[in-house]
Amino acid sequence: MTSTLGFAVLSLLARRELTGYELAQQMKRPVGYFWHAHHSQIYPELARLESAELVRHTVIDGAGPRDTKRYTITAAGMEALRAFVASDFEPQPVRDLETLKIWSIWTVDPDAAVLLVEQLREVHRERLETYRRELAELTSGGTAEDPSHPDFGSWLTLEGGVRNRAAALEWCDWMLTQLRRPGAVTRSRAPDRR
Amino acid sequence: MTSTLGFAVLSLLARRELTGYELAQQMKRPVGYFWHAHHSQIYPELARLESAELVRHTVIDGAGPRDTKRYTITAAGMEALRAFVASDFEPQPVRDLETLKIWSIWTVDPDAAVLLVEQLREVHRERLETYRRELAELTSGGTAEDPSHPDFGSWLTLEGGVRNRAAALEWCDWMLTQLRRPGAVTRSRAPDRR
DNA sequence: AGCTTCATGTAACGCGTTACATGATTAC
DNA sequence: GTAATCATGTAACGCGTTACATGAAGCT
Repeated sequence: MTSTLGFAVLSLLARRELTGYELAQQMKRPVGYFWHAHHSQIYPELARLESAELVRHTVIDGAGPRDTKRYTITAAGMEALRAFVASDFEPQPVRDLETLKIWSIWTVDPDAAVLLVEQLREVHRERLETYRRELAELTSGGTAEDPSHPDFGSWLTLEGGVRNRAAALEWCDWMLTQLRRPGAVTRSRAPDRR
Repeated sequence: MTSTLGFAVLSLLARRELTGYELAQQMKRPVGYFWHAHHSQIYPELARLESAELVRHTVIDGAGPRDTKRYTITAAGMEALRAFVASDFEPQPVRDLETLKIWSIWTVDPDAAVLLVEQLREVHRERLETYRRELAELTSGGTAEDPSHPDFGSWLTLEGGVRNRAAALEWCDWMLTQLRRPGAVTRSRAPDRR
């Protein structure tokens, strides 16, 4: 009944109360690493969740031309989130542009291919660094190892992110060795060895 | 101008001619590992690509009530695909339900948490096996190491898939040790030690 | 006789993106 | 003064999902 966006919102509100604006900001960092949404989606979604009594709001002081609303998750909302987390995995449809590009890398010349992989490598490298920084910050708190603390979820997620990006980096390096392998540059199409 | 779906279709047609029906089938395996689309999207997309002269069709014999059409990529289509592959990476919006669930794992009891991770582990394990099988099949051909051959793209992609899933499997095992760690089961909420 | 595969298309609906709209306060 | 931040909302549009539609050939 509740949409996936609804669960993303509940996941955030389960950790602490937030305004719609703050929710939209959180969708950039750190939640943005695995979930993204615009404010134009969030405000109507909050209204839907409220009519289903999964969240509740109180009006607080704020700078905007309209009332600033602070949202809290209800007991029913917490229960809905728990049920969602415990529910069976249904494979999600994937649409991965990066892999699509690599899959079609044979269509471009070797220089462009190297550039492509180097760009990809840089994206993964930067993200790996970010995750490592956040992980160090998180584990210094001491709350991460308590399985009933929100930080436990952040810990597992960040650790997964680090492992994932480290593997991706190694993959990029491996691809670069394949692209630079002697003989790889000389292509069947380019008869420049005569 | 061309949509991401359009490039996914071109990626397939660059490898060989296909009917719309075959394209929809390919979106399950192997392309379905990183791209997914329904036939109801594909048929209109083919029409759009054709009006942009990136693909072309000829009518062939077929079993359906309408004409069966075999689509071929044009030179312009190949050029558009090449330009797309060589274009800069723009970070795609992510929506990862699996990570969202792990991020909220602290909301459920330890048994449910272990079950969740075990399910996730199984998904990754199965996918890893599939990738390994396909990789073995592919590398036995001898064409995979030629950077201008379509199999080169498949090779890099599958290798990435294997590395990615192997890392994910290890991550799941690590999470299970964290969840089964002595002290992890005894939670602050459950005062059963008195 | 009924299910699956081949083979293409349209239609309704929902989710996601981009743009429009408002207006106060703080920083440069 | 002008831009950014805070703070909420609506509207138009496009992409993706689900369902409807048609009909032959082959399998159980």
